[in-house]
Amino acid sequence: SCDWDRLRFTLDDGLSRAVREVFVRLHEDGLMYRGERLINWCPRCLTALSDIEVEHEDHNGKLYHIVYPVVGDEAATLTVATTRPETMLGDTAVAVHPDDPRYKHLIGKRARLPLTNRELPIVGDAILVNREFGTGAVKITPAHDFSDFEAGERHGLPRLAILDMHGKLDAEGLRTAEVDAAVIHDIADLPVLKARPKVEQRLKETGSLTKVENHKMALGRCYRCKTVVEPFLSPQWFVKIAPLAEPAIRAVEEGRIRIVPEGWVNNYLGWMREIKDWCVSRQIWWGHQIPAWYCRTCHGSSLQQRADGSWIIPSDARPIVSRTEPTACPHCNGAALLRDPDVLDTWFSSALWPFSTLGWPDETAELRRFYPTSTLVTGLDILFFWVARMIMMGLRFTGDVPFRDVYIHALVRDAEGQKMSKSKGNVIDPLHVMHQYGTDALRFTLASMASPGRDIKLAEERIEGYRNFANKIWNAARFILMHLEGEREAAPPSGRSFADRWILSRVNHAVQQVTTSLEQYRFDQAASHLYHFIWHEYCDWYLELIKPALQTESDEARRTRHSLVESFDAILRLLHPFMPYLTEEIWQKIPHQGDSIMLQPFPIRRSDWDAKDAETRFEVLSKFVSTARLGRALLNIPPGQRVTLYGTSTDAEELDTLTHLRPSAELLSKAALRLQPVPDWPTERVLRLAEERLSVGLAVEGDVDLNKTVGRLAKQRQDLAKEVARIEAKLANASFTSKAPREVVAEHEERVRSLKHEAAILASSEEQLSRMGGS
RNA sequence: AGGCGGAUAGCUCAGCCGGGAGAGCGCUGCCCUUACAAGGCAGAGGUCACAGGUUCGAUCCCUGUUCCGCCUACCA
Repeated sequence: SCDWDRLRFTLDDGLSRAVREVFVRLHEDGLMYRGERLINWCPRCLTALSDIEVEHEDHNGKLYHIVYPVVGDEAATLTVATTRPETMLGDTAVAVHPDDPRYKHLIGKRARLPLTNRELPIVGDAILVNREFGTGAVKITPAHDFSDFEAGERHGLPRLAILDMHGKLDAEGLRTAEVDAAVIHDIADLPVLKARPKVEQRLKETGSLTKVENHKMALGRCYRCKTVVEPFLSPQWFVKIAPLAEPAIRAVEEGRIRIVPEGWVNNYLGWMREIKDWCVSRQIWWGHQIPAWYCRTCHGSSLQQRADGSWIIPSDARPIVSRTEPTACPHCNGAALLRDPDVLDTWFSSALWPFSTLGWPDETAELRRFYPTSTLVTGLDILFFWVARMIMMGLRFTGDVPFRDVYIHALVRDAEGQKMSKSKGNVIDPLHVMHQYGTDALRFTLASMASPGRDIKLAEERIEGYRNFANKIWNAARFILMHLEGEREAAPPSGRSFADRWILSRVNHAVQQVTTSLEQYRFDQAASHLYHFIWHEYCDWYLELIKPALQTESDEARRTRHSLVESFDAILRLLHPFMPYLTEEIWQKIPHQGDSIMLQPFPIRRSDWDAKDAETRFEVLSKFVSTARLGRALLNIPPGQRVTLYGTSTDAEELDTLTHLRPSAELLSKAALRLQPVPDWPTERVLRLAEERLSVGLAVEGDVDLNKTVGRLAKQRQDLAKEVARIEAKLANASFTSKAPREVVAEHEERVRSLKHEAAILASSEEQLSRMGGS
């Protein structure tokens, strides 16, 4: 009851214009043709279906073995196996493998088709026939099976359609196929599943059915109505694809288009090399209507109208393809024209997207400026359906690739690794996740899990972890805002404190790492760099280091506040693509210029922020503090309790650093630090620890249970000894020292030295502590 | 069936142009130290699926096997 035509896109918008233009040009170039080909057909929706619109599902079917007598050789028979006995009525040949000793002498003879009055040629076909499967003989039904259709083309076989568009046995077709009248009477107008048992019965009666066995197979169903699809011979529009595919293959082979990750290149090339002509017509209501008309005068009664008012246009009808609606037939000048009722496959207009959106076919400024685009981001599932077609159409109609890079992102799967689908009901609702953990947390999670070539199993713990990260940043922002009340003073980096110079240098480093990762489409690496830098360098160390300065009203405090704003602003801009909401919210609150962080430039490395010396000194400081904290943990001293520390290093520069950074070292280890050579340390009640060239002593005060401490020291010493033994064994191996690169050998030797140093100090301190613990 | 990918800490995953095994979550111990307990500090935990091969040396390279996942084709 719908007006078939009125549901079409009829607006004269740019996209429709581009679609018509492309259609007409392809037709003019002989690449757009009408033909009668097998397509996946939904007998209920009465439309062609593309591959993506067919859902496959496992099905327990049956395999029927049917005997075909060989003509002129009463002793010989051929037994074929089929899952669809009803289609045997449309057979036009039987195939065997040309090298199969059982059958090859039969090639060229004829077989009699049961239940009909026909004889079939026996052909040899190495492509269709798998000698191992079934009986090694295959029936060929070109009108109802894809492989058979192609085999039919190879052998020039006729196509006998015995099913109509509704998937019912067609009386007219059956008569053409010379099926026995009684059989026709049985099955005419029955749907396939009802006709099958009747055919089975008839075959039994004639003794043609020798065996029925269970057989697992896959059934295709229409994605809309779940009806089993039927390979169906019908008039459709096709695009001749080889001349389009060839340049698209070259573009990727020659690197004019880069597919990231590279692993998918072979998939793309393999698919493109085997691509078949593209059926672009669809018998559905929505879509761009095909710009073709037919003259009713010329074609007369060959144009038939169905009961629902739609038209059937035979494949040999002569279309008038035109950019605008024609008023008269160019042959007979008749004015009675009928527009093709079909619409185009949705991927047809999608394929034009990169240039149709920019005003093509007009030579617009936008087209010149934005075509080709830099990167197309998409999922693997539409690499072929969309991306490949954009490449083909782009190359054909603009002469240039539509984009330089194609980034294939991961697919998010459920916790079991299954693809999410509405019909399976395993869809994770992003709105729900966003409500629970925050949009930025979800976004950051997806970025962090986007390792190339691997799908994402969405795990809630990960999202929760990044929710905590967002929270950490929020708290850092609170801290910063709390301490920005005083004045700020700009100073050249060289005039700033150690902590400021260090963090600016580390910001540079982070900028570099994140930028490099992004350029390589390594969103996971970029996210991980950001996470680690912000949490474990900026928050854990920098914000702690500057706390004393912020308490004062000094030049240092004013400069520190300035550095704080500078560094935090850079960090927010760096993080903004990953956590847009949080960063905007915070950025608006800190001192800033401009309306939105979205409009700020992405940070770039500033050479004046580089401070290699500060970074080196920081390494020493953090090594010292960590060792001191380990000592605290060993002695079970609460973090709040002040302790006395002794420190020194066998390295002069390290010692110098400790001397300069003593206040910071004392702050972070909550201690009074005495920098003295080891011999000057008290001989009693000191826990001695070592980290490479560094030695740290911790005064033991009060009553402490040292047994646990001694036990842990012993275990550490044993681990060290094992490691030393392993490396020394390697160094004792002559072929290692002679064949390994010199740096590697030197590195091993250095490691042994420093491990032995650590072990020696542990041993002495273990010995001391056991004496103390014993008292 | 063919193609591709995976198998690393209890879980989710990094690492792998060959030389000391990592993160997050979970777990253990100590801490509510005025940004943050959705936190801080420290720690335990792994014959890097299995079997061969190449190499001075293999989680990493090669071959094979097993298991898992995905894509394609569907087997008459």
